[in-house]
Amino acid sequence: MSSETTKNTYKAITGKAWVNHLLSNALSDLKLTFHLEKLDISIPENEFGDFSTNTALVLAKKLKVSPKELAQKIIEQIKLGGAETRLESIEEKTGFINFRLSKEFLLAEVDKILELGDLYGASIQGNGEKILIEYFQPNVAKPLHLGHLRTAIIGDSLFRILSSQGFKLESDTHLGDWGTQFGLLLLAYKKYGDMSLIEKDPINELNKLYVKINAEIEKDPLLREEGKQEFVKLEKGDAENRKLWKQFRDWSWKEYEVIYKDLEIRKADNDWPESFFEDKMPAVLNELKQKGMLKESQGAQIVDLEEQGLGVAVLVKSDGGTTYLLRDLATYIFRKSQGFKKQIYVVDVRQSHTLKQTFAILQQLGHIVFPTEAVHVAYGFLTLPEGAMSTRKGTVVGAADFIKGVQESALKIIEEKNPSLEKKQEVANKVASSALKYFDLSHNLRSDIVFDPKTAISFEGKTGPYLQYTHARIQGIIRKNQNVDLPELSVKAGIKNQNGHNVVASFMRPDKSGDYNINLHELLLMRKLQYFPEIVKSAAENMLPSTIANYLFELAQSFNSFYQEVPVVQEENIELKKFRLGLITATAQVLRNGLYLLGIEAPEQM
RNA sequence: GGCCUCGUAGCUCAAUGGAUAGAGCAGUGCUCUUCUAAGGCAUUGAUGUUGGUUCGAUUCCAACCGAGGCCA
Repeated sequence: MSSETTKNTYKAITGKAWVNHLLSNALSDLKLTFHLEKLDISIPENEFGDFSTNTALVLAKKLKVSPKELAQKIIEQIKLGGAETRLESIEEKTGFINFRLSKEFLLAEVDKILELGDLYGASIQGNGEKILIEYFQPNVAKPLHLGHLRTAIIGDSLFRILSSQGFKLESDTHLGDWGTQFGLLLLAYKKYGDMSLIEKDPINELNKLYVKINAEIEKDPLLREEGKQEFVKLEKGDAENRKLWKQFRDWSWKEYEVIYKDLEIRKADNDWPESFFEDKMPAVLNELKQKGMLKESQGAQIVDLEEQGLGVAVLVKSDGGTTYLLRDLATYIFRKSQGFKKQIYVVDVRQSHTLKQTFAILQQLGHIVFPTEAVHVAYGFLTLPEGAMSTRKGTVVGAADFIKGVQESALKIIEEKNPSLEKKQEVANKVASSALKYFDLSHNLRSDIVFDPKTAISFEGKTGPYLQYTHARIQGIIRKNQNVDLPELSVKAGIKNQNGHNVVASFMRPDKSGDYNINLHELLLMRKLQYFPEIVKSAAENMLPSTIANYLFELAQSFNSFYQEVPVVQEENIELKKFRLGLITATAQVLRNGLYLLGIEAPEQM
């Protein structure tokens, strides 16, 4: 095998896939595969190895043999196969089998990162399958608060992660722009609205009107009927109401634009708001009727899901009003007709029950065949240190104002630490956005989180700005070396010289002791880097952006230790210097790729 | 009342049956004539309670205690 072929083979496969391959072969040679449901290969503490498997422990139980002996047997079999060249060692410890990748493998991986660039970590596994992801569902004429940011941030990241794995994603906002509340708002506007005030601060003023009308209804319940009539007029296409409604929508979009821009959220590919589904609901009711699923109960039209332990799903209330659930059914059916094989709902955990009902009905109707076709990404509820946000207690934190505050403190820090920086405000906004996003995404999304503004906008420790800072530090070193007279220095610095020879390989010739001349910091950094593709894959499979967020933090830590101890600019051995430049360029690349998947931009300087 | 989450260090969180339960913040002590100190190094500190299943449990099961949510 020529060295070029060897390199290409290295490129084709991740460390984990290689370990998996060795292990499966050995198990099948030993005729043990049959006893195992799944092969579990995990990432252990670094001291044990790069990968580890509990296979011997699991099998030993079934075969009633000693785990240690079985582990030894498996290791021998792997060695017999003679294909463990990419490994430095395979060892048994307390029944686990630990794998350590060879330095050649790690070096080739650095090479691969530099060669693939932005594509490192991407895969074509998804095979272009069309997926719809719904996130950031604001309600027209209602101010956005912190809670709204979670769905936007998480949804945006999942969009990027799944796209990177070869799925064809499209997003939908599913804007809340329909329903009786608009009748009430129209009424309030006509009774108390002051256009000169509203034009200055549309959303907050409209919200005040909405609060006011609800208070008035407490005193005079007849007003509610009047409001309903306004909505009926809107539904029937009344020119004035229609115009106002459109105006409310436009004003709201303006506020959303600010959020999209400040947080660098992708704009939705589709805008299929609730109003869009108004005329699609009767067909759903008909379908349910024809299949005998629709029942009358106390004047309401319901689907009985008691058998599945999901209670009763109300579709049309006794007053004739339709429910969100009915609208959600119409929405799913419509989107499916647009060719989406899967629909992902990024909606907070409080809607679990309703969504379970929705999916159950769709399943009975035959619109969902496999449960994986409709997924609820249920993220935890956000509370403040003093408790849940409450309009009544006045503890609601407005999204736009909050973001502005974070941007201001980021700018202040830049003024202090890097006064000569160009485009300070632009960088400050990126830092602010990363602080907010990383805070959200580094938490396991299933758990409720306490949003302590002090922690959430911190720029120190395990934060987005720490990761950006690490990236900016690397860029600083690379810039300094561009000024140094190194004509062959390119993106692939340290990897190939102008003759196309592999400089790393020559530098990495074993020294007299037979070992490769790589120090511990470099080694730890390389070991961390090679995990990235597997990390992204697992984040996509489990739909957990936190997997990537936590990995990037560890990577940044590895780099910062390296940075502290290992000189690059001052290194006199030119080959060594090039190798280190290659290594840190690869590190910056992986940081950038990972941050991109979280929706975070990495500035060159900060 | 029925159903669903969740209880890990002073605080905010990791750990989707594995090895010595990891981090960050806060605290303490070092570290800027040296590639950005938004950094690095060291150090104090935890699985709500009681049982069970398992070679192995923060993770699975049961009961209890406590917090939150959804549905009438």
